[in-house]
Amino acid sequence: MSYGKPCSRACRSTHLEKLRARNNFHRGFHVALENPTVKEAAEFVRNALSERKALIIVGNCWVEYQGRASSKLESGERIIIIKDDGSVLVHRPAGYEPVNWQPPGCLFQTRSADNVLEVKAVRRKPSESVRMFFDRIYLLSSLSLVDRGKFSLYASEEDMQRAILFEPEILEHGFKPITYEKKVEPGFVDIYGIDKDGKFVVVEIKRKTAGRQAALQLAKYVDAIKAMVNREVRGILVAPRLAKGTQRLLATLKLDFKALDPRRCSEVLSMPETKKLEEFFG
Amino acid sequence: MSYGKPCSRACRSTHLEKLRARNNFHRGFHVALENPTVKEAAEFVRNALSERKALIIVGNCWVEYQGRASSKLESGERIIIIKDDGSVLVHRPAGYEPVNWQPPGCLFQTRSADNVLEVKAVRRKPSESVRMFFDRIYLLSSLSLVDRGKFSLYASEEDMQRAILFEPEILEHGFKPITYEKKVEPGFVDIYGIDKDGKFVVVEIKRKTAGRQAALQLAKYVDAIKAMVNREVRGILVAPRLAKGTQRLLATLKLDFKALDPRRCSEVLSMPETKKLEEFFG
DNA sequence: GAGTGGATTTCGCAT
DNA sequence: ATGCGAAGTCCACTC
Repeated sequence: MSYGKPCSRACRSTHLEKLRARNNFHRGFHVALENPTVKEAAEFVRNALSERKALIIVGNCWVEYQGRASSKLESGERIIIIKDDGSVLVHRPAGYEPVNWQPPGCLFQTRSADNVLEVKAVRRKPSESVRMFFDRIYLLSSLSLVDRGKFSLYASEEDMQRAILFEPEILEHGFKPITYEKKVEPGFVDIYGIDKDGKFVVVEIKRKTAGRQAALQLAKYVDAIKAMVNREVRGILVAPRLAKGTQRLLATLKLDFKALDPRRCSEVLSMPETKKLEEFFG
Repeated sequence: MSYGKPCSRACRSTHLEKLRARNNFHRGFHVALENPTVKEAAEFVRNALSERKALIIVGNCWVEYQGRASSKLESGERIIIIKDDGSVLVHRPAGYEPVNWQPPGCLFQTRSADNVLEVKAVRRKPSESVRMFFDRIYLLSSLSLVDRGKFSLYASEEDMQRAILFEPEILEHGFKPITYEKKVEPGFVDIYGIDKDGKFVVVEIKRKTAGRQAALQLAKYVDAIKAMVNREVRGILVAPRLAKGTQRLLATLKLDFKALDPRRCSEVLSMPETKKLEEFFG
């Protein structure tokens, strides 16, 4: 699978042909190459990029970035992914985040000289470039990935909002929503409604532990609405739970709290009647 | 390179031995496998995880996440990276961000049944898990990456601050810094000093285009200092450039602007005398 | 261990 | 295009 020695330019395409023929790849056109020479790698990368394929490069490299900031990454072994949408990821062997990257939409340029392969990814707006220099390559893979699978994230803040709009009882008995995403002075009120006693209610939703900031935000909204309607206005903070110390702050600000598990909201939204909501509020 | 048929448990380790022997991997222990069966993949992944190696899996999979939120990703071809620090990335063929992931520190569990390989990554605090199910695997790679390369990011906001403290002339002729990160009412003043005429100066630094918010923030600081010292106070906004419309706002607020390229700051900080600054201000 | 702020944040949505 | 808010944000630093 790995080439022992570099070959002349004439035989390279033949090599690739053989390579492809030898491998019974499933449906796509997935090709891999281990321990290529720099020249072989250059050819491989150039082909992959021109054919708009996804590319995995594992090797020893150094990286320079110039753009919104500038950075320099010294020599080391990393995993690089170049996707066919023109995004780039440089991953060190540790950490969730890429050390260098480029968002989708890059144009690529490759060069090789003195046994070093350079891959340059450039984008405009903002103008920035990542240059990767390889002197050893362990693994190359060119991939045509097909992915039409749907991705669903449950119980986001938006889902919690919709759950309350659809089933206001989960917030509080007798609550009736009026509007949502209502624009007021400081921003957007998540839900605005009336409680069982006819008092105005402002609802602020957090999908995770709510803290100081959420409480203060809600207080601002309550004040803004209060100034508009010139009546008493209640504020209810909705979240799975409160951060330490937030309860006392809520008391000081005279705001209420309603614990609500995001999963409960997912359940509500999974009910078939949910579609009615879409008709109403969509 | 790829196995034609699954083999009995007895011969598996032998297969891996051969595989390793056949490949003259550079320094590390990089191993790759193309189009393995699910059983072969299970063995390979189990080994890689138990040996604390980094792992690349390219294949058709579906993914479930349960934790702070919950998500479901339907079947499709993706690139998965599992690093030896216990972080996980699931990358679709497009987009900069992983569709699913797990930060460092996960524990792993693998199972295979009915020609499906399951890899489960669990972490505590917060308690969450990602489960990946593979029914076709195109590429597997087990890697021992060595990366001691230093990463340097130039011209962060802090660097710009230090550059001005070290070489105040780059801000303005005759400027003398007094303190930095000075605590005042609304937050922290980046730099506080005196200009060539003896007037007090508040400096607000932005490492990128400064806009409305930066100007207003600076104005707050100026007012706060003014109230304290009961004297005239100048405000200077330092940034590579201004957002559209910010110049007029600055004029209205009677604030000054100084364009300063982050790269220029990097240059100043790269001077050997910079270390003196660390002694003074560190 | 929890809280706070920054990021080459990215991403999405509304203006 | 631009600007603002949210994110399973992550991460580093402080208390």
